[in-house]
Amino acid sequence: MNHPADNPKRPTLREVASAAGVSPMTVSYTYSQPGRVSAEAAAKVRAAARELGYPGPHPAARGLRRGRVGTLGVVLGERLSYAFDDPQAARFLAGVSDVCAAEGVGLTLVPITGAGTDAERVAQAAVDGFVVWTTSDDDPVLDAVADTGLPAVVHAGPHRRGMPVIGIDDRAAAAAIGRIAFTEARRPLVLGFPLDRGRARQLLTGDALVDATFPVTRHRWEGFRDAWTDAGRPAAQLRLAVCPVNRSAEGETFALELLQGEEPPDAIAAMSDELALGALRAAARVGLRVPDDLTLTGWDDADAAVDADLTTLAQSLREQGAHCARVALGHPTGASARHEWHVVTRSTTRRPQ
Amino acid sequence: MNHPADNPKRPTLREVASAAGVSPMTVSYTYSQPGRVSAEAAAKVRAAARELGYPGPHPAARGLRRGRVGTLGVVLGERLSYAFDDPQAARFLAGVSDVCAAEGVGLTLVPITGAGTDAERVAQAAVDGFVVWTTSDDDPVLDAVADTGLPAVVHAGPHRRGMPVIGIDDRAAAAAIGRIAFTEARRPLVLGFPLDRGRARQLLTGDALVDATFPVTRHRWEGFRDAWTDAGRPAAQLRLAVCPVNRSAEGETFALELLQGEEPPDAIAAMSDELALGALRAAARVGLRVPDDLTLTGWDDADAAVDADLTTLAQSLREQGAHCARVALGHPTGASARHEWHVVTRSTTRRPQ
DNA sequence: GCCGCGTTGTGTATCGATACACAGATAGAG
DNA sequence: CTCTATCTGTGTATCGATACACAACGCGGC
Repeated sequence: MNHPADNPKRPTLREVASAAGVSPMTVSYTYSQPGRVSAEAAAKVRAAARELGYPGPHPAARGLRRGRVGTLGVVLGERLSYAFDDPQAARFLAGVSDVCAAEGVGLTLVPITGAGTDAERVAQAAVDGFVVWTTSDDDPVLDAVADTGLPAVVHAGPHRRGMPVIGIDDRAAAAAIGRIAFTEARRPLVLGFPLDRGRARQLLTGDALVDATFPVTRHRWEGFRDAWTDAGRPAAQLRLAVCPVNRSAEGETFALELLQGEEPPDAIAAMSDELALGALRAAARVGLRVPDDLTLTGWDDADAAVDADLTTLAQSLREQGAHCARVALGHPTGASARHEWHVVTRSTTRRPQ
Repeated sequence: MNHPADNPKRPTLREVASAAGVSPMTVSYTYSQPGRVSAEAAAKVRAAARELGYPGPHPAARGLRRGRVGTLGVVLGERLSYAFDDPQAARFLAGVSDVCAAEGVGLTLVPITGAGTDAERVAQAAVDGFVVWTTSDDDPVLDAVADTGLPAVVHAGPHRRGMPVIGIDDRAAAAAIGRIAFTEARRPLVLGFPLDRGRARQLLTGDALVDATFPVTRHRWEGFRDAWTDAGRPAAQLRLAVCPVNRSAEGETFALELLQGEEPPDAIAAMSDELALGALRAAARVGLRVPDDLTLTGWDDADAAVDADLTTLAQSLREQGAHCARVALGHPTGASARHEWHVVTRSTTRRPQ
């Protein structure tokens, strides 16, 4: 009459109950509240379950009745494999997964593709809460998440009603490291993330209207520009090289092109360590000395930044991920939504005079 | 009377139906088979849904009734954040997620911690199939996966009834690259993965009984040993340095220790590019020339191996991940279970005479 | 001997949705 | 004008489990 795709038919709790000679509730309690049943009843149930090959309560049925499924949803606002391609996302997700493991909940990556069906996929995800990795202001997935009514957190932005934002003050941080990166600079460059979902590769100048819908890109750019203009320099001198994806090869290519161009930058502030390390390789290829000919800063203080002795902005994406997970799981947390950051000065920038 | 933790109460399909003045089935069809309802009925339903803030069918309820939830489970047999810490696992998972995105299914990482509750967590995961990342022969979660009766695939091993194994022929591959790595070697070393779940750091010699429960470690070790003994050399000369985790820092530390020790190796075959690159750094610190003083091989042909011009064994973990995902999702697939591999000879080994 | 309490087993009523079969309406065919 | 085929809406019967309330039982206290 109907045929849910369970082949061969999986035994049910009720069948275990009658095989064990107890009521269904006794079986249920054996799995969910072992203290609630006597030792001998539990033994009978376990034996019958083993006999029938009963793997335990059906997750979907349990989830329906209990109202939670024991899984945290993560939305990346990007194609799914982004999670494993972008080192920043990976660090963040490591923090999310730390908490999930500790709480014993699964971590579901929602399959975003950029197609129109993404909202449906969010709505159909069987999860207890959502963590949204920083995305664009106009990402329709954000509304889909909000519509579920589940607890949800956004990392770094954008803001939405009912969804706390967890991250650092990107603008202030960018201004702080920008001041160091651009000391004595004459042709400063920001090596940055995409402006919007279009992810176009482009080169902009500071006086152009930079209309980034990715809040992280926008805030960091504004901070870098603050650093430059607060020093009394004209905004038009500052350029922004937009890399479509956050990979060192991307940074290397773009940096190389500019370093070999008409007005080679003498200071590069990157929005990630990956882009900065790419620029570092480009500098080496061109034969530039760092920091003498070119100063360079990264962002995140990843392991690779330590190895390369890169001046960078230290933040812990892992901690932010953990924090997001705790909040999305409804965990009471006293910690503030604004995380710490600080500038780590190493050998790719000059000592202040 | 009962209170599933849905606060505030989420509207149900039935409520939408009565608000729209249609039957529940019409609403259901509107979401699951839009072609099944007339345009005007669909419009009424959509309007009522928007009015009430109905986010679409409840995933757990739908999953229960339909018999599938639209999610693929991934078991790592390791603490959860391993997925984002180990580059090999990340490459594999990128392939898994490629397929999940294309199929529109979610990707759930099952929270394994090593504690005794792991089997329960597998049983309680609301998924339609499992992909198991290579683990130890005695890993109890393998049985838990098998018990669910869901389609399941194991990457690289171990074998279990009903669960196909997808990967390469590790022993043959190791023998092939081992022959290159150990050409003219006198003190060969294998820089390898843990033997078992204990993940002890240790140094073994080839004549000792190496009792590895991780099949990948075992097979590759056997292959490297084949390469050495087939050349007529005594097994006792070959050593195995076991690194607890697959990180370059780990390989660097262990390699440095040995290179500065009594019998410094003059050929190192590593089980991953990460470990090999660590050893490369160690060699540089000791002042050894590669390949003149030390030959070195990696495994995977990751981006970093290309950059470092490292001789390595090329395989595509990403493709293997994709293949695993397709099979676990019940997709018919003609591809064989044995994937391709080949040796890529670069500058860290000597040209054959 | 009665009462209150803790332990343990069970019946009932859902959780929210969908597969299926059936019925009325509409339309085209002969 | 009748008959069959297509389109569209609805009622029924589950999917598999759990929250809750209640009942049976044993036991110590007075």
